[in-house]
Amino acid sequence: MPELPEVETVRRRLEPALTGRRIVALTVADATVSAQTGAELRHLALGRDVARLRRRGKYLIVDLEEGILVVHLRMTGQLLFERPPTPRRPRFTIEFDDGSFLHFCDVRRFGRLWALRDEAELEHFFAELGVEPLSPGFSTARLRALLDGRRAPLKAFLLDQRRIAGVGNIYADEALFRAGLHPLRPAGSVGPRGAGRLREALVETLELGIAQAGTSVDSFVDPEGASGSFQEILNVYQRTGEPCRRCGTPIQRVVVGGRGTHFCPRCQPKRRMGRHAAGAKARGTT
DNA sequence: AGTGGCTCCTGGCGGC
DNA sequence: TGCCGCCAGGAGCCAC
Repeated sequence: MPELPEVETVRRRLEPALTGRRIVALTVADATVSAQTGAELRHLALGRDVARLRRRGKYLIVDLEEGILVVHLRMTGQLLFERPPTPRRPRFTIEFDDGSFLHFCDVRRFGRLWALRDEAELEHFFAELGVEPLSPGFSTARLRALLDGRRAPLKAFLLDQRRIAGVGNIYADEALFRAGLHPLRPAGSVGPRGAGRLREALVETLELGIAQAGTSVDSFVDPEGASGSFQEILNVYQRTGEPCRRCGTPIQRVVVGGRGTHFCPRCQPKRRMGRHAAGAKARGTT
């Protein structure tokens, strides 16, 4: 499922291919892909050059010289560039002036496309979206403020795009493992040190995901059809019953907010113990 | 207000 | 061997 690292991978692959190219056709084969009609989308996009590609959370932003296209891949969305023949019937296709194509394929049909007029509309579009975790604004102080008072489990907190933008099920589980925090722990119970560890874990996990070109456990491929490799180094996600890579304890699975959640019960204790208490317990002296 | 639960959608897989 | 039913999950919506 495309999360921040997968969308960033798509952005990086697509940017050099699309920048400077003019949109000469836009075909919508599945009307449910957008609240706007094909005619409305074409009115905004046709004849416009691609200026640059940006990302915000899990959204891909295609800036035209005038107007903005926004794409969300949701569960199974794939943006495929110049891959004839098209593997599956695309939900929409954009043709460029040099004869190249960008196809949006999406088996589960959750993905969405929006056409916006300008930056002001984009700002409004993202009004409810939380902090960008790989931006300088994502400080420990900021995270602490977001965690403060929340009774929701950490896992649910991380999946809430209004707090932090771009974290999905895979990277939430992996970041919590890296931070040594239990997914069911109330978000507001995490202290300053825990918040520091969580911030660092989130940044490291997401950056590692980008370095590995994403996770291909489901259907994720980049615009050239290539898989990512983060799935090869997952610590907990979809490793239920397998030994923890750090301590050997079998990975457990629970459901939090309807989402499969994977963790190591030993590396991610429900209550964080102090160094002294942890040492005493390990020696059997408590 | 904040939080949890339901819904969409379809390929894949478990079970009989 | 074949088929049926259930599951996964991002985010919007609704209810408490």
